[in-house]
Amino acid sequence: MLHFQLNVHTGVPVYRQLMDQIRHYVASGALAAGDALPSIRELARALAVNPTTIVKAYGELGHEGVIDIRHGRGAFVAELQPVWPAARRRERLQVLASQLAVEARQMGASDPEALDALRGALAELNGSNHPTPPNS
Amino acid sequence: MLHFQLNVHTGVPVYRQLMDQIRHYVASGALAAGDALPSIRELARALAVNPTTIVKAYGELGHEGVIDIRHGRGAFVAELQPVWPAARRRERLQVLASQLAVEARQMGASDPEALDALRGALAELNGSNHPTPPNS
Amino acid sequence: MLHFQLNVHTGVPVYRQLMDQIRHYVASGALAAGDALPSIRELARALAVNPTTIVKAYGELGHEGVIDIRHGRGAFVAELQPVWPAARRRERLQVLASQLAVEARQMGASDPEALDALRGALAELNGSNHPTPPNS
Amino acid sequence: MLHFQLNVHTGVPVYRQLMDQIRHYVASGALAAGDALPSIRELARALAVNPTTIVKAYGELGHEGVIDIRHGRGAFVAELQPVWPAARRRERLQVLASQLAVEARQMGASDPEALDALRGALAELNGSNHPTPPNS
DNA sequence: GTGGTCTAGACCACA
DNA sequence: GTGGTCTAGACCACC
Repeated sequence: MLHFQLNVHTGVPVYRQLMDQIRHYVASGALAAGDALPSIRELARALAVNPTTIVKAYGELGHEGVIDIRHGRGAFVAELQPVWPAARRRERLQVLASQLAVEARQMGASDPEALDALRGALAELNGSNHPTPPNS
Repeated sequence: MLHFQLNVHTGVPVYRQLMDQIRHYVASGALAAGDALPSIRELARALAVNPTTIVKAYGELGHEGVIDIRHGRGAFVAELQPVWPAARRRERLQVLASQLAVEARQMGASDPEALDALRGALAELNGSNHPTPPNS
Repeated sequence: MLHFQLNVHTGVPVYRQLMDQIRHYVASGALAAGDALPSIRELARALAVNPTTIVKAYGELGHEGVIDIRHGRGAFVAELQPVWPAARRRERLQVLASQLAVEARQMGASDPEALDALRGALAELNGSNHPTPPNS
Repeated sequence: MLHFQLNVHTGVPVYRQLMDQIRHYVASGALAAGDALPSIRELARALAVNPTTIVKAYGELGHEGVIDIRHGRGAFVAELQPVWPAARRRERLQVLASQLAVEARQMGASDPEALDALRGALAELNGSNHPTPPNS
């Protein structure tokens, strides 16, 4: 079963942490298209948070197209993961990469150190269990 | 003169955008150790934001050790940029890299696309005006 | 034979989609007064949905006077389609038209674009006696 | 000042009714780009609903790009109203028009009656810059 | 059983 | 002052 790790002290909203971790599971293939997510009440009980918090996380992911919410049935990983247009993708990647680069510099990390961290993170998504096609 | 670009549509708090951009200037060497930052009132006027917003940004950066705030004198880029211990650095880099990797995947970006974005961001920091030795 | 097209991704309840499509068949004449509708069990099997969902759809349509449900016999298109008094009709049309108009505006559609869409939909009801599955 | 009309008995969620009416005001020009919306608390008090209900309505409209929410400042009509690509627009218009056409038929309304209703609704959006309370 | 909406009220973050 | 998040608990709609 899935495992979630919430930290209330980071300032990052709980529902956002949840979204990030579900996104991670989907990106890594640990959650494959069509897989059912835990029910709202079940997950709320397991994580000791209010059900409405889960509702918000699931709702946002539903809006994003990452998961598919079916009233009365449950929530499922979407069959077609959304693909952004190349232009918007590049734009967004630039922002994220710049943030990483600046913060790495600020910490005194070298360029290879930063690049290796990213290589590791990508490998971790590729490496594991389920058929995530190595997209180039 | 420094130039700041605030965007109110992103949802990112103004004080955070300010911090990011100052950090960027410091990381790229455009702001060198000892350089003075604009005064709070001056910057607030120029950016048409509430002075308390600048206060908050400067305060946080001071807390991080990126800048020195000298009461009655102004704010200056810190002489010694903080260097994190390798272990914490690696930990933090992993978090950032994982976020970038997951979001890249989610957008349908390939691994090289993500790595190139980071290379570009690092190069941009190296490239500019002031001599920051390209630490490999 | 009638053809129904259910889409679970729209957020529109299944029973509502069913009602809409049956209404469409009746309005277009593909289903004429007195025609029998598929049995609940048969339709539930064909569409792979829960029989109670069909029950709900048929029940609501029966309540509206669109179909007649005869216990032990089945469901049939009502002989006399209900005709609303002109005043209530106008009122209801205004609501629907306003919704269409506002949403059209919001999408950036021109007035002729909206009117043409409605003309097309009306023509489609007039034109065919045989089912092309409505996508609404 | 704006006027909102909520009806709890329709089955349409309150936050959706609010969204529809705000959309109506924006589409008609009664709310122009840059205009401030009522604050969440103020509107909640005026409509006697829970603030979180307003939060949800505003949040969704923010996601849609209809309004612009600025933390600590308030909510404002977006400067650039989103324009859908023509293909998606046509698709969506077809669905809405089909619903209107079918329901008009069902009520016993003639084609001109339906078209006139739409013309009226469009004219109402064009004509006035002053609020005529939306009936949706 | 499932998800969706709403309330009352607390506390935090932003400008 | 503004909006954002979370809780506890109720009730409804869907399948």
